[in-house]
Amino acid sequence: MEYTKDHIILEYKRLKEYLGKSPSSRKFYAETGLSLRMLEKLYGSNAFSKLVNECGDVANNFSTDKIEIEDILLQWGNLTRECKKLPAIADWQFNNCKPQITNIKKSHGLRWADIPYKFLELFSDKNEWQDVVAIIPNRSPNEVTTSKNIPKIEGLPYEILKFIPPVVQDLVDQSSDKEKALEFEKGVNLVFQMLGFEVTNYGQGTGRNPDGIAKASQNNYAVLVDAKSRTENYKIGTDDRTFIEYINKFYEPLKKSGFKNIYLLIVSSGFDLVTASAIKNIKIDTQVSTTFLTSKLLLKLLSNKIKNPRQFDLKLFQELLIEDGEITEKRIDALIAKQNKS
DNA sequence: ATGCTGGCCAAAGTGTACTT
DNA sequence: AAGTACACTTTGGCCAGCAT
Repeated sequence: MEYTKDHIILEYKRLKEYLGKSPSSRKFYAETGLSLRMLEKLYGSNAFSKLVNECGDVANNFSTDKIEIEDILLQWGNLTRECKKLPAIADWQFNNCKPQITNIKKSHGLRWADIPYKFLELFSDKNEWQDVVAIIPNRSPNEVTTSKNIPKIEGLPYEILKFIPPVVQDLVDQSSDKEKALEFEKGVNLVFQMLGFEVTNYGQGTGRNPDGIAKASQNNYAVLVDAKSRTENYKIGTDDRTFIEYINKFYEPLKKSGFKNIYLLIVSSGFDLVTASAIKNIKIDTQVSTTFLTSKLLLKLLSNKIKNPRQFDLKLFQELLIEDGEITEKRIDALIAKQNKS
């Protein structure tokens, strides 16, 4: 059906009267059954705005161009100069500065509290802005730390947390959630890589294998690593058979390529009192020691490795693996102390 | 070819939860 | 109470993709 401009203008005015105010375009299309394409035939681009203007109203205008960060900072600088102190959000609003704070966050990823420091980044060397620069206080160390949003892990203080890389920050979480088994395996392998091991990934989809093999070629030992994500503490149960299978499969090839010692390490969120018989079975069948390590303590080790990369010694790490059973926090702390002393 | 839908963009504005 | 951060909704313009 063909419409004329007159017909459309009539529809617009009718709807406006009915609503008691100028309709939005969406409302207009919905109420009149007219379509944008139809309007475009008569008006071309920006059809609805042109229609609104023709009817004597002022068309809404949404600026489509993103406001550059420099523009925002210049407005902020002028505002600060005027206020003679750091402006509040309300000052920004009151002075009609643009865009709104929420949109600065959205389009530039900048929080209100961070704007002064972005300003410093770009304008601190400009003579004409020195009065504003003087108003901006130094960043308090507290603020810097809270803005980084480091997830909290129970039992690990901030001093340790801050050295843990974001890719493995969720490791403890993953270790206690069976749904995240795959991420956990990958994370554990990644941590061993960061500790300085040469890691081969196996894990899910590669048949009967441990999740990874961490090799310390320099020190002639290799660790078969198995990551178990469990909500409850991990129980070895009848898994000893599977572990023996793993070991038998990899023992000879590893020996042949020069690894004198081979260990089995199980990483999980926590452990039930480890059943001695299972460990004994593994030992009898394979001569390999089995140790258990929580994801939390693994991260603690990693944190220290990243903090003092040169002190970390894979030879000292080997000492943890010799004795069967769960590796306690005490022993980890002792290892860290020993490393940092040397 | 034409029409329709849903989604994206950059913005304004509103409401709410949190901190100081 | 004031200040702050952020999620959510609505707005016009625009476009890709699908159906007719």
